[in-house]
Amino acid sequence: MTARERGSRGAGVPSRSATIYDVAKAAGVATSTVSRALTRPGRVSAHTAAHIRRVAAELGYHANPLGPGLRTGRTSMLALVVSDVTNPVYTEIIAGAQSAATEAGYILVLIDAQESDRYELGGLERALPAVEGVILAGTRLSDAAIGEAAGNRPVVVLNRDVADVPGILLDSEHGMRAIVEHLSTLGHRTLTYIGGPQASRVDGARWRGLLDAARDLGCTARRSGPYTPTVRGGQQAAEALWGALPTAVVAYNDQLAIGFMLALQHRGVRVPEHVSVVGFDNVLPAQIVTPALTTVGAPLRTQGRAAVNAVLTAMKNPAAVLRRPITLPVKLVIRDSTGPPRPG
Amino acid sequence: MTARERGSRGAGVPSRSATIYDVAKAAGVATSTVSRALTRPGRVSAHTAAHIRRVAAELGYHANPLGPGLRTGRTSMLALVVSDVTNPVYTEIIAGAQSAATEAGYILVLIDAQESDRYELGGLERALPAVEGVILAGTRLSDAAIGEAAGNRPVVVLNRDVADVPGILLDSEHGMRAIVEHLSTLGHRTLTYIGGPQASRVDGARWRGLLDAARDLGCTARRSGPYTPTVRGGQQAAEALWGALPTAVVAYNDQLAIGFMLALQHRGVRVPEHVSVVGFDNVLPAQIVTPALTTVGAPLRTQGRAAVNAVLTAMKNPAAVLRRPITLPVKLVIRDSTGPPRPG
DNA sequence: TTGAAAGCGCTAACAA
DNA sequence: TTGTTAGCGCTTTCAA
Repeated sequence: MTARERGSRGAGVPSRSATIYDVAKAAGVATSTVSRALTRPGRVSAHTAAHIRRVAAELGYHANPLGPGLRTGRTSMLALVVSDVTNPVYTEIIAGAQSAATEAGYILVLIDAQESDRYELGGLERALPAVEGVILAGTRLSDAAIGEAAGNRPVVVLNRDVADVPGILLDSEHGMRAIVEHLSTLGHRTLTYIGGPQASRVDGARWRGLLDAARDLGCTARRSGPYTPTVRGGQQAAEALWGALPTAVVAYNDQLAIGFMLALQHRGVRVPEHVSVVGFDNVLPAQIVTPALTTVGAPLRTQGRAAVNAVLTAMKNPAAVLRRPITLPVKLVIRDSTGPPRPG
Repeated sequence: MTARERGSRGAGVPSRSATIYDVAKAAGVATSTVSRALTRPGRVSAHTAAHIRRVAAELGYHANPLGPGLRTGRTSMLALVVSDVTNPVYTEIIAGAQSAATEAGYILVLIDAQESDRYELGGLERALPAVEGVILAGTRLSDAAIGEAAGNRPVVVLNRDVADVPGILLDSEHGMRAIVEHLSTLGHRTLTYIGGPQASRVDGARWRGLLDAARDLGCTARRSGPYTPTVRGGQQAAEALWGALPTAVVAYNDQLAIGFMLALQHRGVRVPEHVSVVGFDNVLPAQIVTPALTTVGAPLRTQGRAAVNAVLTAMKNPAAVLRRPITLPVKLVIRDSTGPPRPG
């Protein structure tokens, strides 16, 4: 039995949606005509096209993206790799990517690395043949591995600068500079950085930005860490620094800052009277913690959208892949966790 | 040129991963033998199988899930529908579902409804032909629409009871009862419920649970709302109730409770001294807000995992689809936002 | 403007 | 144990 002839399915096979054959049969035309009517309306007579559309709607027909996918590589699917779905930063990026993908008629395949290289690589390898492009938002992959994937499919990487792979960065440098200026204006002279994950490029960029700005403004910067970038990690940082608390602390991200602040308060240290604390990212918890956290706001949704648009562009025109990474601006959000250092 | 003959691809076509033909050619066997060696090792001589595996590894071959998908409906993909990726509740469910799916060799397609029926239905329709099963975690679809989808593919729905569709519920009823018992023991006699989204079944279940428990324990329950289940919505609730604040408030979820609490504190009302506040879900922000929020902890990751396992089961054996929904237990987490009412 | 037919990567049925 | 072949849903030639 060929597909063209089949009326219904065999026993064990789950019932399927209407196929293009069903529509063609019901409309009394060839499948190619249905295909044309639905994808290139100009190439079919207005009358036939209207008829086919009506029949298709009646049957609840939706083109199976896997069909053309096999033939042309067009599956209408994009892979989005994050290192932890639970992290509000990725959550915002996912939201932005989702809406851009939906608008462009694409479906998002989510790969959560669960902070494990093995999971990340495994997931990516399995998804790769099925997707038209890949967005690496938060990856632990080596530059070599990324380059390899990029040879296979259009790839866009977030917050990391890999040779020949289009990147979308946040202006961590300016963010850090704004933080240092703010703290320096308040009167702080020594800053301690609470570092994020060891292997993270973002952490490197932020620390370097802090260091440079501190130098330019005549401040001293110290570094503590690495810590896992969670509330728990921030609490550990507080324990580590307990002996000699600085007057101002800048954390790799909001979660670390919040954990640090909470641990301090738990021990009777007041923020910002005794210690000023600054985060990075401006996720929701930064607004609801007491005192509200001074932090750097990143256009995370925009970044997600930009990533999707960049892969889509690269897919359409592989030659026009952007060589220079796009850098998105960030903005200091001053709240209540920073203030002048205690005199004396 | 057939696939069997091709050496390299045409110009415009993006380079692809190695296909089964490449492996077969390189190994000097038929494609079916490659397929067998990789999927049913028992059916191929040990020697040939080892050879094929070696060649496949060399070429970096990974089976394209779309191929068999076309033929057998096996695409190794599951669809996960959420109403808002940004909501920490869904974030946890996604994380649980992701890990279970990965373990089972499945890839997750994420559909973010962005709180819009149109987006949800559109996304689902486009994804449906490509996936083997569907998990509806947070849906605005009508029972009829869900039933229709379920006729097409195995579907599991979370936190909602749809006839003939396997469901995974949280024990909202017991959660609410635990809350009312807690508040009643503290001495509260009148409780105000801050309601979530109008159409939400979960909201209905929680309100009913509260009502029943209140009746049993001799308390009076009032309802305010609906509100959008966000921090902002909680602030609006505080404005609405400002004239006549109750001694105890139970919110549909943590976000509402937090917004409510923040707005109260902003106006000089103290929690829990003046008003006790209780949330639901126990998401991260509930721990970091001051005072830390008393709430009901739900096994969200477990729920995500259970959902994946349920679709997988339904896929394997369509006849054994569970008719009775699974109900997962919840647990009251007492923190600092609840206390005895002010005497007088 | 429409139809016929080939073929995308893969597996299952059948043959050897 | 292995090879041959048909066909999944769809689009894209090529022909009419």
